[in-house]
Amino acid sequence: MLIRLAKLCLISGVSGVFWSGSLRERMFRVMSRFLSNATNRIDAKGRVSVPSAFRSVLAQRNVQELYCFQDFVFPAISIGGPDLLERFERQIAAEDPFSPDANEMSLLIHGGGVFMKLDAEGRLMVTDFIRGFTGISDEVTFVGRADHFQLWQPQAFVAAQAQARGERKLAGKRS
Amino acid sequence: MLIRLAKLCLISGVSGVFWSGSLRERMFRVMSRFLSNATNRIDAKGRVSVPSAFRSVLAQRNVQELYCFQDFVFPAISIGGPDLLERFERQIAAEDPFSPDANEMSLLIHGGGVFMKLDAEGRLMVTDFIRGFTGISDEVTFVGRADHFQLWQPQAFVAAQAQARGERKLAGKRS
DNA sequence: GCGTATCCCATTGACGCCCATATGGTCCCA
DNA sequence: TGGGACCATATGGGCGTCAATGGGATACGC
Repeated sequence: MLIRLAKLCLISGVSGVFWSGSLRERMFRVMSRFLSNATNRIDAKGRVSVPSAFRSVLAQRNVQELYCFQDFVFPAISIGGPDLLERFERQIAAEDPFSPDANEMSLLIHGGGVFMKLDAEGRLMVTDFIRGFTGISDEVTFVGRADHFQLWQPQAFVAAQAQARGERKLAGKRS
Repeated sequence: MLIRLAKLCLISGVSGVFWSGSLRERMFRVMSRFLSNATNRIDAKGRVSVPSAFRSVLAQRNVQELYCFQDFVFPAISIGGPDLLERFERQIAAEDPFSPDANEMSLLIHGGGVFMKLDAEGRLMVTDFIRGFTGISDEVTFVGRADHFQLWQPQAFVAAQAQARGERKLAGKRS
């Protein structure tokens, strides 16, 4: 728990000293990006609390509805505001409109994406849509990715992170 | 031929009309487009409930009659309001009326399209017209495609989605 | 008149909304 | 500096509402 909160403290990029002042002031100091990771449990009804730091970012961006889709690379669900979807749609529009790629892209981001919203306590439902693709069963790891965040099966995340770290290490030795 | 018609579909569909209009119009559309997917059962009478989220979009657009046609690319039935048909007709009108493209497109969207309407509970009849083309038997997957939605045989949808994701993955690694 | 489609009502199971509790951290003060 | 009050977050659960589904009854067409 200590470690988890220490991480969350880093999310906001603020040391203890700056945590004085009103909540509003604090929220505006926070960099508006999703950073770090935290693991929460799923309750009996299939809900999980989104980390407070992430909720703060969402609130600052006035995000009411969450756009969720299955990540193209990792076995994870990527979540952002409607702007994330719009970015994909611009990408479709920018592509050759005549290409079948645009059609397949639409199949993924429109047909494979869902809008979700948090309940009053900042929790979201972990649906079969999420479980099936990620392997999540009873715990969720929230991973910040700057402009969006992801839902991972905890072990899958540490594994992917370890692999990524290994590859960076190799890359560093090469250069 | 299929590819040419797919191009026409895309011209008049997602990448064309969708991003035109004022910012206000666009924001309105953003909140009320067809998104995500859901699988519902067909009852003993051959009816299936259209997902509530889709019905809300239809209601918001004041769509009473549904225009349905066999998709040009996928083994799915595409469904939208009368505006969808009108868009195709404008596309035909823009071409040489005697061109093979216009002729064949008319054959598909006029000859292959039907009007349907929902019952009081928001259900639609799954006719042989739908079953034959999609392979649907006892379950229907509704797939949002922004300005319209589609009816898929559940397994066919996951297969097509998986293939699209696979190609997308390759494309991502290339770039 | 028989099969089919439409209308109306009942059921139930899931989800949203609400409040309660616990756990751990921060802050204040002696 | 250590203890205790206070607070925020995470978590658990009750309950009402609504969507999805099933089934009976009626109108319509071949």
